[in-house]
Amino acid sequence: MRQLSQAKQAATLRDVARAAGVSYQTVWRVVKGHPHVAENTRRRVREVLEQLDYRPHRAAQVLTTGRSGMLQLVVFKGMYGAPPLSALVHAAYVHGYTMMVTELERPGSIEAIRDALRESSRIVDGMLMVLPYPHIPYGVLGDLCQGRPFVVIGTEVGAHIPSVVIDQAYGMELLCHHLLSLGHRAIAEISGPLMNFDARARHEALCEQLAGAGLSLWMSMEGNFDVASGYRAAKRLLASSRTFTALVVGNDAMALGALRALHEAGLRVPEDVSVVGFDDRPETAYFEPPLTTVRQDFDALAQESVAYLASMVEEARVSWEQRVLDPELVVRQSTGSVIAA
Amino acid sequence: MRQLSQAKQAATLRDVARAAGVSYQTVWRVVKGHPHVAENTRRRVREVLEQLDYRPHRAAQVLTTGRSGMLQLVVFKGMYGAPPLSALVHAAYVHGYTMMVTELERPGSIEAIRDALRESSRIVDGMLMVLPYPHIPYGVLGDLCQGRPFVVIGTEVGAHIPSVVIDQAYGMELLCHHLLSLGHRAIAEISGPLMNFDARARHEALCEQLAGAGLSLWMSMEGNFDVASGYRAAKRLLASSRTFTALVVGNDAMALGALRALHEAGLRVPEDVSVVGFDDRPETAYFEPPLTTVRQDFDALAQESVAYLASMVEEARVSWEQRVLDPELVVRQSTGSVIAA
DNA sequence: CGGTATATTGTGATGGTTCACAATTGCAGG
DNA sequence: CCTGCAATTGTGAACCATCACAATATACCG
Repeated sequence: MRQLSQAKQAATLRDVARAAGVSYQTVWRVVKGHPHVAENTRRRVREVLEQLDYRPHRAAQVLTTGRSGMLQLVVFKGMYGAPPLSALVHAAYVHGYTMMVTELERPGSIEAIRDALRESSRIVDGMLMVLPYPHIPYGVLGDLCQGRPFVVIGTEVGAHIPSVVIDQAYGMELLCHHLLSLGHRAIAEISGPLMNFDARARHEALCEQLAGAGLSLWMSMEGNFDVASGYRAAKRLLASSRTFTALVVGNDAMALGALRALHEAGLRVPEDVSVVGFDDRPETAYFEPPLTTVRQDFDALAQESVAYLASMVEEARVSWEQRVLDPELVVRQSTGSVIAA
Repeated sequence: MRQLSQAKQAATLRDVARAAGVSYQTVWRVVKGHPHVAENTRRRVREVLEQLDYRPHRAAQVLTTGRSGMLQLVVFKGMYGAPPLSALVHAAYVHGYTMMVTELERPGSIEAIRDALRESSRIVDGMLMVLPYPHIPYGVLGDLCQGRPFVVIGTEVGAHIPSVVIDQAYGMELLCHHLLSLGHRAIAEISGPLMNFDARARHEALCEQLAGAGLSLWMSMEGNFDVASGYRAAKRLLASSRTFTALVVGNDAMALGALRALHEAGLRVPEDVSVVGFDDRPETAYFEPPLTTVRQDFDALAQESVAYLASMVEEARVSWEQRVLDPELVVRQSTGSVIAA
């Protein structure tokens, strides 16, 4: 078995300086492309630089400049309804940052967050937090971040903290118009966990829209955003009532579970029941039947969040605001008009 | 609009020392819990520590100790068939490390990887690479990592580098036994991209197993692991032949697409065609019909990879080996016996 | 050729933690 | 009262890049 080869001690500015017969300052100027270096000195230093494969030690740079080029992403394990990690990581990459990801255990006490931020607060330029539950008073967030720039994703609409959210209520409005225009009057719901801001916003918007049409929810079940819970909720729903014509599900994953339960109960979609979801992940178009849903552009959300955070890092005085993105209705084959009873 | 509050200068060892009227060394000993500190000195220092909310500056620690408690994860954008980022990030968390994630553009030239590793090579304790394509000669990998510990995920079975893989051939063997025992003889395939080690291993194992039973592939299409490609491949497959009784699909996502295509063609699963996938993501059990598939335990893969890397970081002399995990057959309702023709 | 301006190069100190070693204190024994 | 020993506390230097400033060298002017 081969062993790890010795880590060859990486070259420092002084090593390069010694080898090139100049001072470390001169080398530094060459590295940074500063003026006031004679052309042939510059050439010689460049050669040595290349030869010794010099690259600056990030830790030392952080120590002197206070900048690391790293952003910290704080998320909770098993969190649905948020942009996928990869979208956020990639957005950071596009903006020239590296993402440090801290994934905490589910419930997410203040202490857990505090520790996560303390650990690294001085080595990251800013933090991105996915906080879809109301467990952190906004007041303490700033303190936790020690005055470093931060942006929150997936929080309450209207929160007065730097944040980027998707307008859930608007998405639900689109969905309701669609269903109502198809003639649906008996509308049931499987919501996401109502502790979750997005889930609650969708639920409340649904109630409000129905009220606006002189209707109210036929029945509502609470799920937890994952497939299995959608399946179970639909089972329970069917056990108590089969008279609804449309089912609004809190996200696509639960909708898949619900479709399965409806199928097992011998109900056809959309002939017997129309089903709609929320999110529009890539698979959604291939469900049985392809699902009518609301697209949340998670890439755009990730881009916008990182762009906002980056601007705070780089420009220092950026105002605290909430940026809102609009979702979009995607009509597929899981919804149809109500057949006259 | 509120502005970012001033970043209050964080306290250093010397600040604490000054406030407590002792030397920084004494404070350091208290912080590190070392002996040789008088009990009441210790108490006083502890108080000041608390009061000034001291916490060590990671960058300075890295500079002196050469350890950062960070691991770097290098992945490529839009890569399927690898453990989800969150599993890897969480595994790192469990082992006491923070994960820095670098997500490179798709094809992944050596230069891109080199740059990613150079950037941060001295600030991370080790690196985890997801390299499912044969674009990097193993010889240069060690060089790229500058002698730092690294572990590769999703590479070739049998590669002589520190790596953790799932035994794809074994998984396919289980699947084939299952299909053959159900009486299938006309078996078609939609493979993953054959550039990908896992996809190729599955494909080759399938051919081999069939050959062992005196059969050969009815037909094979190459997909790219995502839903849409599974749908397209199944369409093409159906256009040229409808006489196969089983369809082996390279992963669950493509299987979903294939199920949809089969359904649109009026074929019933499993009555007309049995379909199997690979991966067993949570949704798979709710497909229409629930999919027979091979479970790859990505959490275990992530755990094992990080554990291996952590042991290299902490013990320095760990042998280079490949650790292999076994997948598991999960039989659901998408497979059935061949009805006598 | 002295003198100033400019280009080029070098020195010293800083950031915060860590470690080896030196200095101080307290107390018992001689 | 002083030596010896341990317990306690302090100093200096190292890690490496950065920046302000000082020190040369070269060019140009009168």
